[in-house]
Amino acid sequence: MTAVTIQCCAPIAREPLSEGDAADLAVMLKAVADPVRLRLLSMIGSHAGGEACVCDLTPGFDLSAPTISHHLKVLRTAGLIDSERRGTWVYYWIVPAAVNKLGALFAPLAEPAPRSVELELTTG
Amino acid sequence: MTAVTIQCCAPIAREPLSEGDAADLAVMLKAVADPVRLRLLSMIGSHAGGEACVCDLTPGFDLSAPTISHHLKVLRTAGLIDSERRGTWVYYWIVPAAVNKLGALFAPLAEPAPRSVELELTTG
DNA sequence: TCACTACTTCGACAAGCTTCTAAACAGGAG
DNA sequence: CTCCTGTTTAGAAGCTTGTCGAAGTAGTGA
Repeated sequence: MTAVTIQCCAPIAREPLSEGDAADLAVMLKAVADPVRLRLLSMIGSHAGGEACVCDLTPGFDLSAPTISHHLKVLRTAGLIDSERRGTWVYYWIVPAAVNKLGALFAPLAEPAPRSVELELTTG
Repeated sequence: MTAVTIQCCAPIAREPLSEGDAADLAVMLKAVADPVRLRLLSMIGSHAGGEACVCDLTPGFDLSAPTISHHLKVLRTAGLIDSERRGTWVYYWIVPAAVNKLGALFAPLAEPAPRSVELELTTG
């Protein structure tokens, strides 16, 4: 599991997404499209050392341990985080490439004039 | 409609998201976490002139017109697109600020993983 | 070996989402 | 005005998701 294609697509407004790419990206986006998982991801990413054990995360929520575990699994299946057991505890950390892929998808668009034909985008 | 708080949060791995911010962002992310809506968004954004009418979008899908309309409404409610009727047709265009907000959330992370984990996902 | 702690899997249920058909609404043409 | 086309709304069927309690697995230590 956790099969992730790291390089994928042009920014969303550059060219139409193929059906396959869209399905692929939707899996990853579904994973982050949840308040709990979004917070989990940011808690893991901003935790000292770049990783956090489940025991660090659980207290931040009014949810049962199985539910937290479920959300972590969703994030891991989507390839956004990875984990390892070290002794008693299981540690999670962000997979930067996966997050970067989402960032690239929503690459900056020209701010003004949505309707006056100003679609000039920078490449990077 | 389309009330969107444009400025919101630090990149996901910078600091823990507040409950409120996470809920806010999840709404927007849910909107794009669907293959159809993702393709709609990219078709609109990449269409000549930066806007597209429903009649441009519908032929690209094996879905009924009401279904397309529903998805467009979800995107519009989330503030990602806006629309205007011009005569017979309704035109849609992307709201750059909203897309940029998502891009900022997934701002580039340092590539090297905290634990020497590259993009090797060995589960199990 | 046994007990204890940390975490995950299982099974179930309520809530939500995607999709459809049918019907309503808005504009343009005859 | 009446009909036709383009688009949205309404209501319902079927699948997916978020959540829980109970049970299972993994590691630590007496």
